[in-house]
Amino acid sequence: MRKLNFSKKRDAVLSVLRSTNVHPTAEWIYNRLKTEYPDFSLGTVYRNLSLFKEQGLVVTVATVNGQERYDGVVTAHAHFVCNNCGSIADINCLNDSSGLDERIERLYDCKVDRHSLCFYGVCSNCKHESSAEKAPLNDASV
Amino acid sequence: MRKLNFSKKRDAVLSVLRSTNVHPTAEWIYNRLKTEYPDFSLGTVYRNLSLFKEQGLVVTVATVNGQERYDGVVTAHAHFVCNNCGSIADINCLNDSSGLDERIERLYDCKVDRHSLCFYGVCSNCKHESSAEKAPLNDASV
DNA sequence: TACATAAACAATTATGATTATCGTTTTTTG
DNA sequence: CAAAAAACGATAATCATAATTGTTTATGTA
Repeated sequence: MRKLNFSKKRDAVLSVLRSTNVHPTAEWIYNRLKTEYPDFSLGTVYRNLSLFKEQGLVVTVATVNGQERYDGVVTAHAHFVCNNCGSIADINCLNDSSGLDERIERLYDCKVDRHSLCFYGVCSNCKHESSAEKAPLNDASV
Repeated sequence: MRKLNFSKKRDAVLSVLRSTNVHPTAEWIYNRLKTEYPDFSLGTVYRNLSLFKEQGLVVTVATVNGQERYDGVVTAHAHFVCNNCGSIADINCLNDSSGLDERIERLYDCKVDRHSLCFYGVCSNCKHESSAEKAPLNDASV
């Protein structure tokens, strides 16, 4: 596996991703950085996210409304995706999945690198909004 | 929720999906059907899959190499995605996820519609191939 | 520090899956 | 069967992501 060189912008992509828990899209990261670095390219975000993923520094959580969502926290944990506003929350309370990968490996004679556990539904916020206010997915909700 | 009318081709899409366990792409279904119905449109496959999904007759499993993969079996079960050949297998041996959705609902004050559990790794077939033979993803492996 | 090499960059273009449009055909309903 | 509604094929549009290109920036060595 290739070793990545240092670059200010590359670091910035990883920093932004690590500084948030919204599990953003590539575009969201781009928008955050183009204010700081006026010459920033969306391609740079995609390129580096995909390199980071290759290196195991970043993980993809789910595709929501056709856009990939990224997470800078690579320790195993589950996620909750709100079908209404598109927000993604971490689920850290499930520690009973230990040994699951090994069990699958034994039963199916395969090699398991990881698993993804994702719950889909309506988040607490949206649940308590009046249904008339249910906002369509937008940038704000990432 | 809208009730769907009958149409021969609509039925064919669902039948093809239900008759296989490869968790195909829309294109795969299209290729199967255009031999039987020479005038078949890929748009019809997409249109109906998305209607079926809306009706709960079909479920999307994962996006592999940029293509959505569909399943006609809607009872809760997990999947294994091979990162090498792109094949998807059913994992039916995990019955310990019962009550999981309710647990999340209580802990996070949300509404859980479903959850998706997906293992990623190298399938038994690919594991036993010599590494030189590791085929890139192609149509055949869908 | 200066040079050579490799990697990273912005900008642009290309790709390719999915969705929308629209005029025609099929299905439903009465 | 006729009118209305829905589904269709063909095609064009969208839009997220990937690849390309020429330039700039890091890195390693002398």
